[in-house]
Parts: sequence; structure tokens; C-alpha cells
Amino acid sequence: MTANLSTTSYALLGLLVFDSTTSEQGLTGYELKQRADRTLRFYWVSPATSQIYTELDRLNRHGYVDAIDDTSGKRNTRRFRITGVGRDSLTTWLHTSEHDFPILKHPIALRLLMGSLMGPGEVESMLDSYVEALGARRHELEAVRDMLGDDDSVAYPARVAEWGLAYYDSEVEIVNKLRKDL
Amino acid sequence: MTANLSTTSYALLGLLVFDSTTSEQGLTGYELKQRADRTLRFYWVSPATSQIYTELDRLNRHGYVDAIDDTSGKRNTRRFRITGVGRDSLTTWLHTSEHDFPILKHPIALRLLMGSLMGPGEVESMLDSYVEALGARRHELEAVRDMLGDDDSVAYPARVAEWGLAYYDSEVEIVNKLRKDL
DNA sequence: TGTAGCATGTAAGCCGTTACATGATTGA
DNA sequence: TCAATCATGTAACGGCTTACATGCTACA
Repeated sequence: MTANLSTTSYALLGLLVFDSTTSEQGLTGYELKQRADRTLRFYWVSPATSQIYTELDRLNRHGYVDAIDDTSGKRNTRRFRITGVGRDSLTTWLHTSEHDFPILKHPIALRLLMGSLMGPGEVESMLDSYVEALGARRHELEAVRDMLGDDDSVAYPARVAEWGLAYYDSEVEIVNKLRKDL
Repeated sequence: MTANLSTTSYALLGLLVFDSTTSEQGLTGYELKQRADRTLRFYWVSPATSQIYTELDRLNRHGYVDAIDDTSGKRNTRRFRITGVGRDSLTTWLHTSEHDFPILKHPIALRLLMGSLMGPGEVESMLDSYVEALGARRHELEAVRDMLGDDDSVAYPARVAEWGLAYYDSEVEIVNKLRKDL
């Protein structure tokens, strides 16, 4: 009877597990969206805010998270905490679900495929601006990596961030070489 | 009044442009799906067969492709050819649409993020089987690269395939290093 | 006073998938 | 004759986005 949740649901559940190890009160939907923007975005997706609330409600219906009305602050809000059941479900998912191959949606490579329909100058400027965008992304991810620090408790997230950085570096190298080969 | 088509639509239109330079009769939906499996899959997506026909009908409604009933063979089928209007639309799209940053949906990285919920042995075997899957993928893409040959007319597709190969190689390297660091 | 950020949602709709249905041809 | 491949679709539905609505708080 294990519920059939989407990968995105489990990803959010994962963020809530991490929160539960460092804090007591849980996260608001708004805060969860921010965490997703900082981490999930690089390896998965950062769902729209509206989607976050939808998933949170779904997780709540399954008993995977508790929703606690927080009226202590100036503003009323709901805080979400993962439950024991939720943690079990996440662990089960990690153990049993298929390890799908990554999906890459690469508009730049797609356009390059049709490079003969673009001018050579246009192709080059496309690649240049992609390298620039990679630099910006790398910068953002580097900030995330630095924020994590070197504590053992975040060893895995740190390794994943480094993976992302290495990927961006390799991509820059590949594209620069490609530019020369054209 | 430029129609608002999805990137996938334009990607398929791109396949039809390539076909038009090498052949006269056009492609059937079935053949188009095969081409997508061989090329688009690696950098974008290969839409389901049903989706191919849906897109083909849409492109036809816009006048971007001609649908020709082919009763010459043993089997009746419809062949699709890109029109001048379609070619213009594709070129315009290449010139004007936004160069979105690639989207990576990486279940392995996502799981690694929660590595502390898995056993260390399980993490390692996950990474091992990912490296294996990368090898298989690389093999498939290599066949595509080889099939293309070194003709100038396919210089761009060839470069894109090489990009993909370099990416897979880099990914293997990164993961192997990661495994040691754990 | 007004803009930015906090906080939570609903509604509509697109893109794409899986499941299913149909039927013809090729070759073992 | 039976499975595989060719060939074309429809139906249902899931996941996710954009657009929109609401209202409060902090601060310049």
C-alpha cells in the first residue's frame, strides 16, 4: 500500500528530513520553496510555489508530514514537519525505486544540431553566452557549496554540490573546445 | 502571428529539415519517432509515438509540413515534408527564441543528496550501476556518431554527438572520483 | 505612501505519458 | 501460424506552469 508519489514529492520530503535534523519547528511552504531553489534546482527541478503547497497537502493526506498552525509569530502560517511514517516511506523509496537515467533537456545542444540554419557568427555567440550562463550558475552553486561547510552531517549534500561544480567546469571546457573545432 | 509551438515541435521540425536535404518523399510518423530516438533523445526528449502524430497534425495545421498520402508501397501511410513556411518558421525560432539554460533531472544526484538515509554500500552500488549505465549510453551515442560520418553536411550533428560523448566521459570521471572521496 | 517580501492558495491549461485499440505485412 | 515490426491513432490522466487573487508586514 506504499503510496505512489512522484519523485518531486520525495525530493521535498528529503528537504523536510534534513530540516528535522537541525530544527524543531518545521518549514513553511514558502521556506520549502526557498530550499528547493537553493538545492533541488540544480539536480532536479524547483517546483512552482503553488506546486509546493499542493505537494505538501498531498504528503499531509498520506500522513508523511504534520501541518502545525503557527500563530506565535506576527503572521499566521503553517509549518510542516516530516513524520516517522514519512521518514520510513522515504527510506523505502530510496531502497526500492528504479534508478532512472538522468534526463537532459539541452536547448543549446538542440540548436547546435541545426547550426547550418544559423549563421556561423550566431552559433558562436550562442555558445559564448552559454559559457557565460554556466559561469553565473557555477557561481550560485559555489555559494551553496560554501554555505554547507565541511561538517560530516552534510557530507553528502556537499559531495553533490561538488559534483555539480565539476559538471559545470567540464561543460565549459567541452564548449570551448567545440568552438575551436567549428 | 508566429505560432507558439513548443520546443519539441521545433525539434521535430528540425529533423524534417534534415530529411528534406537528403530525400524527397518525407518521413512517416513512425520513421520520425525512430530518428528522434536516435538523436533528440540524448539532448532533449524522444516524445511518445502518440505525441509525434499529435505534433505532426499540429505542424500540418500551421502549414509547416505537408502530409502526402503514400499509396505507392504495400502499405498505406502518410509522409510528412517540411514546407517553405515551416523552414522559415524554424529559422525565425532559432534567431529569436530565448536560449534557456539546460534542465537536468538527475535522480542519482538527488538520491545521493539523501545518502545518509541509505547504507554506504548501497550508495556505492548505486554509483557503480550508474557508471555502468553511462557506459551503455555512451555506446549507443557512439554508434550514432559513427553513423554520421565526417561529411561537412552533418558537421553540426557530429559535433553535438561528440559533445554528448565528452559529457558522458566527464560524468564517469566525476563519479569515480566521488566514490573515492566518500 | 508605496514597494518589496512573506505567505497561501485556486483555476486554467499545456505538455507529455501510459494504456489501449486496430489492422496490415514480413519472416521464422 | 505466430511473433515482430510497421503504422496510426484515441482516451485518460499526471505533473507542472502561468496567471491570478488575497492580504499582511517591513522599510525606505
